[in-house]
Amino acid sequence: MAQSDTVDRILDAAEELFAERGFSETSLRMITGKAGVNLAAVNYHFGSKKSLIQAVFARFLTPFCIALEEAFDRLEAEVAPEPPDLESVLRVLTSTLVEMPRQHDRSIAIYMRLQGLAYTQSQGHLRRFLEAEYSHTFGRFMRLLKNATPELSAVERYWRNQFMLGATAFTLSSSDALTEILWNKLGVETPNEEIVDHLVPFLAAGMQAHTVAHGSTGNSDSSA
Amino acid sequence: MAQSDTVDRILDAAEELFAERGFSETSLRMITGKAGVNLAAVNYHFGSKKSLIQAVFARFLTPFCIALEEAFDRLEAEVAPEPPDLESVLRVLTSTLVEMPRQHDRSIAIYMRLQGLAYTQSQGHLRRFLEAEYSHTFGRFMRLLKNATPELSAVERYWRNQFMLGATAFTLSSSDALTEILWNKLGVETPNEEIVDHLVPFLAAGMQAHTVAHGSTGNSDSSA
DNA sequence: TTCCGGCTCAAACGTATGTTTCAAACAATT
DNA sequence: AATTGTTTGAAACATACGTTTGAGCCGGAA
Repeated sequence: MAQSDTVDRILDAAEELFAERGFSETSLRMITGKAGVNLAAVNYHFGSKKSLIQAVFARFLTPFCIALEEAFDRLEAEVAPEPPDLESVLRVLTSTLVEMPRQHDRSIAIYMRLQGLAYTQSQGHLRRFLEAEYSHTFGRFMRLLKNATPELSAVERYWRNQFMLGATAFTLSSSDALTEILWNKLGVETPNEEIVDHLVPFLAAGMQAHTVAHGSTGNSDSSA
Repeated sequence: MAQSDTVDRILDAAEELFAERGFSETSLRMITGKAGVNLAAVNYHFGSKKSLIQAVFARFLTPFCIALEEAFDRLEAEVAPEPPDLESVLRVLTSTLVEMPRQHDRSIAIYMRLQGLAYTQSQGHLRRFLEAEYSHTFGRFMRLLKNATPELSAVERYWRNQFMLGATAFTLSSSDALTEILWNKLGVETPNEEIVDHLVPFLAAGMQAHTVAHGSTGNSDSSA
């Protein structure tokens, strides 16, 4: 129990509980109980529950963003003066996501669910923290995406970006429950690495779908 | 103020607050305060907060499912003995989704956000309630989807359906904000009907993307 | 040894929550 | 007008939460 074993125990427990229950539904007593530390330790080491939430995100998001930027560097250097194509960008993102938690012995599901919660649960302080800390990497990803889909109009790309973001955030944020449902229905277990293998082709195909002319307000008639 | 104006006032307030804050973060005092009714009215009319949550969902999900089933009836009758194609099924679903809340002159964003919360927020009782009450309509949609994508394995179809659901719920749940951002950026106004026109081709292309071979775990045969 | 700063612990604090209570007000029937 | 069943009202209840407190523990420096 040297320096601060307690800090890591708290972060480990909080990470897991937040991921499977959400923030408001996870009490400090659950966290300290699971971590085997005293209740007051959280406020002593982190100051408040809000700061704990931010610390949980910082612990996995900071190394992840560093790794992602390095992977983007390598990808851009590889394809020379040409900008990387869409599937490469998406695959770099997801494979970095898969390789990241190899340093710890934690499931990637936890981090993906946390990332989903960051979008879903309206924790104002968290959004502000992530915006201030990690907007650079996110902005770079968006720029790569733009260069990879030059044929799209700005409007079309804007909406399809939202569709991608939605499919990803929504699915990954409840991957545990969805995997369990699939198990009950079909008896098939789907590790999270495999979910992203399903996801990337879906996203790429959607992004590259043939555009539809948008003249007036309503579409007169279609195949229906 | 006849029968139970109070019940509707509570449902209106709860619907709005749940959609913008989530379930745990919305207290009964907020709801009754916004509704202008007494605190005890919730437990008197609904029994508990859990039942209130279920009632909020039932009020918009029941008429929606009725409208959707009727729309499916018309579509299936139209295309005769052939099963409806994918784009038609998706268009019927999304257009019913867009049309429905117009009658109650409420924004679709509220209902989409609620639908997303039902999946995200870990409210076990809600999932059980929705499963018991609306599995029929959901199952019919899944069957139409299956007939429209016979080339997909059951597992692949399950995940791609989740991706569709995510893209739809995520985008439409913040459609007002997203439309405003696009207006500020590019000076383009996008009504909800037109968002759907962008969405359907994206979803259809994603659903029909070429599948990737998956190793040992999954069963590779089509229908299960 | 003695002292001291970092850390842990049990207990309490103040607040907010969902729920219950019971008397008063109301509407409708007799 | 009296009576009945239903709905509202203000207040209290029990519980759970995040946070604070102050006494005690422990290891290293003097």
